[in-house]
Amino acid sequence: MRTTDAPARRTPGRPPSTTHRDIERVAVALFASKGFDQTTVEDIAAAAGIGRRTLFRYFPSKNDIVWGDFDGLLDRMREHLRASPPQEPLLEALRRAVIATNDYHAAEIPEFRTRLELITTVPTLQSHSYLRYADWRAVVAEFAAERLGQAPEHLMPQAIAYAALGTALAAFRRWVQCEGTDVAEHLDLALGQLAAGFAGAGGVREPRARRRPARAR
Amino acid sequence: MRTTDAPARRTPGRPPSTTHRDIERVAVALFASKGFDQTTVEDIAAAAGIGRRTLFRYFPSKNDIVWGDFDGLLDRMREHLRASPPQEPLLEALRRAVIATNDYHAAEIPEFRTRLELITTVPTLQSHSYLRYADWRAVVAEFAAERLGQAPEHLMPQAIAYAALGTALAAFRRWVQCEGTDVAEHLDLALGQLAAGFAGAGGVREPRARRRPARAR
DNA sequence: ATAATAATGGCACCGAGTGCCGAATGGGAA
DNA sequence: TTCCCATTCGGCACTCGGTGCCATTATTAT
Repeated sequence: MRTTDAPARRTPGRPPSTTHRDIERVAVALFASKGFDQTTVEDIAAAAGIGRRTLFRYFPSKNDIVWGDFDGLLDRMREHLRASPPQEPLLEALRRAVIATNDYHAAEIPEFRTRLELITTVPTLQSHSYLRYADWRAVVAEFAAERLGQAPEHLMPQAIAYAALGTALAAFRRWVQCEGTDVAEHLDLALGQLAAGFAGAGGVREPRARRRPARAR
Repeated sequence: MRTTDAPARRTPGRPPSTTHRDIERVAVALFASKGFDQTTVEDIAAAAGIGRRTLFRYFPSKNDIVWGDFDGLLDRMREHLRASPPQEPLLEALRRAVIATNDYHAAEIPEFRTRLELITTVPTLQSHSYLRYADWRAVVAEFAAERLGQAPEHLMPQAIAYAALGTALAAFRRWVQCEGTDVAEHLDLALGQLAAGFAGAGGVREPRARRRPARAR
């Protein structure tokens, strides 16, 4: 999808009447208040002041609206992986990269949490996530393949990519459930254990809340 | 869904005019020949000699038709895990259980392969698989939780379940791509490396074909 | 003005999935 | 045999996500 939206335009033709970001905000607000399945595409379009047809020119599906600039995140992760020191163990590099690419400012966290909560909670979005995360896996498999000297489609790079994704998902999912905790801590523990073959999993404690659960309205 | 279909019936009321198994066979045949997306539910119903509406009484969705008796597989896996010796390392028990529950007779393999090829290839089915595999993860998380003395929803049991699922999926997926190879071998290598934190992944070779690729028409 | 360009959005259509309800089909009881 | 009852069947109409088509609209360039 898009990776950018804002850059100044000086092109001929009718200018766009909205932005991805606009639609996103309107839609996520509706999802959060009415529920994902109870919100029709028409609802979103109406709330955004555009036509139903137009919405589908901005997003390929209702599901995709929730993902924000995921492609940008992938770019960042690719960059982090590329920049990792060659002597650093594979899974260690991976752990650091994942944590780094998901290091949001405090102000951005509530929105990130809302998105993630939708993705990990609503069945439709859960299943759709498999497709979106395929790109994530591809980034990891590419990196692992490079490190292992194998092709990205081979068993080990794929296994590493799938396992890393799974582990990260578990961390994200658990983080969403536990208000006031840090994503980084969850990711760190889970990916750390992955690198250890989960040998010390029995001794790992649940991360505890540090911040007061925001807006407990 | 069902786990059984065949047992003798002696109930009042109109008898069923078909079975899950019947519909499955007809549908998978159509999927294999025309492609999943090119096959409408109406096509399947017509080919099975039943009404569209009736088909949806046998399967909750078009996607689910391909999964066969997955619940039965989960039961078997649960049983294998329960039967594993307590002193056996967690991931080792998991590895053995997964391999054991996917040990098909030679005659069943082509059908299993077809199903798995559909599931891992068709986007709609790929994403739907996420939902079906949630039950698989639940079985593993339950087992891991028991072993670790933690709750199943806690981070480590979840991470193990997600990671194991991912690893198994990578193995299945790769197996489907490589004709003539053994599923067991793929699963063994991948899950073995998971237990080792992928420390020796660089030395793992791709499994090689043993059997002649069946029916190379 | 006029032409070229690009976004908009209405319309018709498809396919998956659902609620509703009358019709069909068997066994068991009168 | 006949009637009753339980249960399945399947048509109909409807909702919703998604797509192809195309006329309309709002800009910039000439």
